[in-house]
Amino acid sequence: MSDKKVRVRFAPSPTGGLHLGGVRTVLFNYLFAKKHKGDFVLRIEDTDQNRYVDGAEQYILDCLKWCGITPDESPVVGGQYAPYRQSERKPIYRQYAEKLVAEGHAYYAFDTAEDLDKKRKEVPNFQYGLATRNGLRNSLSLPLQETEKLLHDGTPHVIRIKMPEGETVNFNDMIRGHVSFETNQVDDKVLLKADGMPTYHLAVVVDDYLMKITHAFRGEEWLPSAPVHILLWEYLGWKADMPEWAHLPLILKPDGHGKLSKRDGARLGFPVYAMNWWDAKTNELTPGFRELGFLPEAFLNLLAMLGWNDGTDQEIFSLDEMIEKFSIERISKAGAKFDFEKAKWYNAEWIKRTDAETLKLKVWDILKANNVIVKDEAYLLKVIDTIKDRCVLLTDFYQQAAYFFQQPAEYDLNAVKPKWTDAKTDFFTAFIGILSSPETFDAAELEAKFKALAEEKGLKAGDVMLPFRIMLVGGKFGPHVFDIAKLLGESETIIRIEKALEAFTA
RNA sequence: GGCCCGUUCGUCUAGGGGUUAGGACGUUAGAUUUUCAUUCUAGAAACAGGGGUUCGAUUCCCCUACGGGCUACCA
Repeated sequence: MSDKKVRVRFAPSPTGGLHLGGVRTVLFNYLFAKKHKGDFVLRIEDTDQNRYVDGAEQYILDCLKWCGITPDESPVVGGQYAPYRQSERKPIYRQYAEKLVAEGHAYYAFDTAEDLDKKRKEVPNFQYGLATRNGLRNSLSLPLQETEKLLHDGTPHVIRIKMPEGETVNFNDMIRGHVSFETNQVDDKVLLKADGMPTYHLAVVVDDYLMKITHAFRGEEWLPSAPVHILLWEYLGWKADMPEWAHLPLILKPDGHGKLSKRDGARLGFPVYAMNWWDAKTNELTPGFRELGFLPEAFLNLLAMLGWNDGTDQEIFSLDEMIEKFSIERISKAGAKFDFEKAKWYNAEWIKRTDAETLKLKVWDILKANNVIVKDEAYLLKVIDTIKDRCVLLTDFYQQAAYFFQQPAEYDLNAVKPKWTDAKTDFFTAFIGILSSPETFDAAELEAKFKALAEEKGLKAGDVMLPFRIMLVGGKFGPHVFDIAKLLGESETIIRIEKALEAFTA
């Protein structure tokens, strides 16, 4: 690697929520930058005014924040290469496109979108390029005077790159190694649109150059247009500063074919976006990992493992650990099918490994959202510690924790009522006596007393254990029942037994 | 169709000229937990096919097949 300071960018276009693959691209960019003590730049590629969606940029910012990834330069924090929104850089691009025209590497094209649509329908496999450009309306095919007149009259036009004839574009991809393309196979891409905005092809090259980007990570879907970009770097005279390319493997649908899309999430029942995305136009909510109950640490971890590993059996990595161990050589070439089951496993692991103090606020929010009021923080911490190993998603904390804060709204009566006897009522009445005694017992002692009492009353402990749980919890779930009783406290336990007894014997 | 990229258990992957091809998720069976989950133990499960090269290929090369991407004045 050269001695230049590493600078990478994540360049999303603000057209909606951020997709899994997008976040993974951010992550790999960020890991690489931080690994090499470089800069991570966020650049907004909003050159398509038709696809621009309000709120999408803020969403991207929020998403990075949730993930704990802080850009060194961005539209909001600025930086020495500002502005970082391509729409605000519009005046920059034209001169480069004109320079390319002047030097014979690009040309003006006057064909309308309708003309070309028609052409594509008529001619199978139509491409605007070497074989066809002479028969179309552009500064290559038209007489000079006519081109000048059209330009002078302000006729709408685009600028297209003129792909050279019979050349091979070679380059080295950090992930794929040597890749080459025949220029005859690549069409004359539009560089500057009729509205004066650059297309991605021009903008990415100009901005990467101006922003001194040293390594360019992007999805594999960009590989076919790489020769256009490489030629542009060359034609603009910047070849020596061209970043190294890394085309990341795609994240694929779990079942069928193709890359993962928003639709797959809805179809298969798992999120595809990082966070909830609400589309104001369609009034449609696309669910996100965050709201479903994923920890950002788990989310990043599972994304990283989709296409990267450190060469050992380790699967759980913190962000810092990933920065330390990251290397491009260990990114796989093939696309990875997304597996939601494994994704959940990562989250469960992260919940287990995260201490109650760190989980506190998030659990608090989830309980609050479900109208469970937490008054005692120390108590909440104890509750979290006793239940976190049984939670896969943060949202599971609601079911697992609610009964610690409020009496069961209803009981699983089918599990107790059919087998209820007066002896059981008698047992629990006596057990209330034990709980009421001035002496207090820990969970194990309480269990011993409970069992001894059962025997004394001629009952099997198992016959009263489940009813006891249902009295406290409402259903057949939760941690050890005596731990629950201890956490609830003697008086609350007594209240719940009495209340439940009424329901069971009614 | 054309061009480009890819191919190890169902999935994510490790490995690499000679291995009992390893791990994880999921799955199956069992143990623990007088709930459920956790946890633990064990099991089933893979080198796409065909040619080379080689004493020996899953590993290197070629072809085929299959999968994926691109083929917009979208990114």
